Amino acid sequence: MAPNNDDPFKLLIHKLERLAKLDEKDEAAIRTLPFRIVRYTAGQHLVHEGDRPTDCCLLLEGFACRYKLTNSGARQIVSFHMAGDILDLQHLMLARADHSVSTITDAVVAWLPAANIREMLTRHPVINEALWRDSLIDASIFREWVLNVGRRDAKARVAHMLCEFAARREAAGLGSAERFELPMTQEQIADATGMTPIHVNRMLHALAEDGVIARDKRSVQILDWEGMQRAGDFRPAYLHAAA
Amino acid sequence: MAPNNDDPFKLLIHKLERLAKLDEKDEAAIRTLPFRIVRYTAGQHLVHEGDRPTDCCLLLEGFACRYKLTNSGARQIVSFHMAGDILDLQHLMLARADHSVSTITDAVVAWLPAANIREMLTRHPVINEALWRDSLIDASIFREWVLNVGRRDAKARVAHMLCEFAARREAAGLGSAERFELPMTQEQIADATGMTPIHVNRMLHALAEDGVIARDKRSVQILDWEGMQRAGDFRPAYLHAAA
DNA sequence: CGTAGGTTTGACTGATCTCAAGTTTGGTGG
DNA sequence: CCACCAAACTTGAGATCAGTCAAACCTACG
Repeated sequence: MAPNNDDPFKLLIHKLERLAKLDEKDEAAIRTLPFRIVRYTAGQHLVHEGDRPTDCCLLLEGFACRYKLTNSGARQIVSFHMAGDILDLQHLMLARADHSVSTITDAVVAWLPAANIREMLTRHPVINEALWRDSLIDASIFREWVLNVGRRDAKARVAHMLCEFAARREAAGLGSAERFELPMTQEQIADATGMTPIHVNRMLHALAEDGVIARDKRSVQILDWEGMQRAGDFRPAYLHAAA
Repeated sequence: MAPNNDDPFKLLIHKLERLAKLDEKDEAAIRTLPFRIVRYTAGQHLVHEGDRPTDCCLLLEGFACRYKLTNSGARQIVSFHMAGDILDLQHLMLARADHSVSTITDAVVAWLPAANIREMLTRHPVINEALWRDSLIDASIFREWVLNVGRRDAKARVAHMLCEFAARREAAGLGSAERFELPMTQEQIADATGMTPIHVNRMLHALAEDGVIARDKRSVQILDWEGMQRAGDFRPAYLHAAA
């Protein structure tokens, strides 16, 4: 696969353009940010809870997640991320990481110094607006996850997670929502939905039996998008995708 | 109780000063924002999911919550709020409300036109920073709630919710964390923790039997703050209270 | 006082977890 | 190219935490 090294900001700018009206100067400001490209294998940590990060990481390729641990060691994934996402925008403004970030597949990341981004924000109000909006959408997704984990039953939780993944993937321009390869293991789906991997497995089988999805290894085909949305109680408004 | 009408911005400025170094001009800019004071009784709605709000609401007195509903009508409270909190800062930047806001006690609210706030942000970078930081802390709390609801057992969930309420209340200067009056019903605690009110009731009794709290009607006394934090797996770093 | 909303208690049910084996898959080294 | 290994997935059976249903019991307020 071709690394995005030649244009690391392509997907990010694509996303921010949907969030605010960037002009050429704004775009140029983003493109002149200093950065450092690092490649990671699956399962490596980019940020540890408690760190004081000085850089923000922009995911160029692959998939990542953010998670927290209980004192007893149980893990809760709080978000999944894909190419074009900034994984820890909060470190622009918050000193200490309140959660960890790790890759879930092999990945390529561009590290951007937070100080440079902050300085850019003061001179480019439209970028300020776009990034703020991006972080507010992040927060909206967290709220939906509280609802998902708090009030939906197991089958709906898994279905909702799949719907969100498909919808975001498509919105980010990474491929169709009809059929895709899941980057995460069933254990990671379990950690994201507050379940055990065993029950995730059963619910995936149940969704297939219901005829809304077909699976082959990690690849998922959504056979009935209407039915799948119903199964997952998925209404995409919270993604704020429509401007 | 004396309404905060005489200085509606007092608690907000107090909070923002801990988030960024406001100077006198910044403070003056906040104080000259136009506003409209409205009084509400318990259980009234300030924002409905799907609305396109043009104003942001600043809570001056009383308590409020934000919540979402599943299609089947189950409610999940995603946050509790107290005097000094802006309840829907996201409407500065996001057109449609992705959740509802309602009072849980009698309350006084100042409505601030979002356009005026946005205009203020462009001229006062420090306020921009403070409000952004506030919304990032909001997001951090949502992440902790995903963890709470997803990976803690019933007793810990209730204990965590109480710890957070006590800690935020104290940090906001609204009184001691040792003893306080709960503004919310057990049904609302249930909706916040993803439980049934019946089980919330049992867990409150269990915490009292464990000797970490004492209750009398809605008033709660924390007898053993260490033990209570242990019971709730509560580590306050996610509140980002220390600058 | 009567009423409605909130809280408490008990008995039963059930969704999801736990424990325990297998089976499949994908990567690695010979 | 094949054999092996670890990780991921799958399946079954039994246990349990939390939900459901039902009924009192407070208590604040009109």
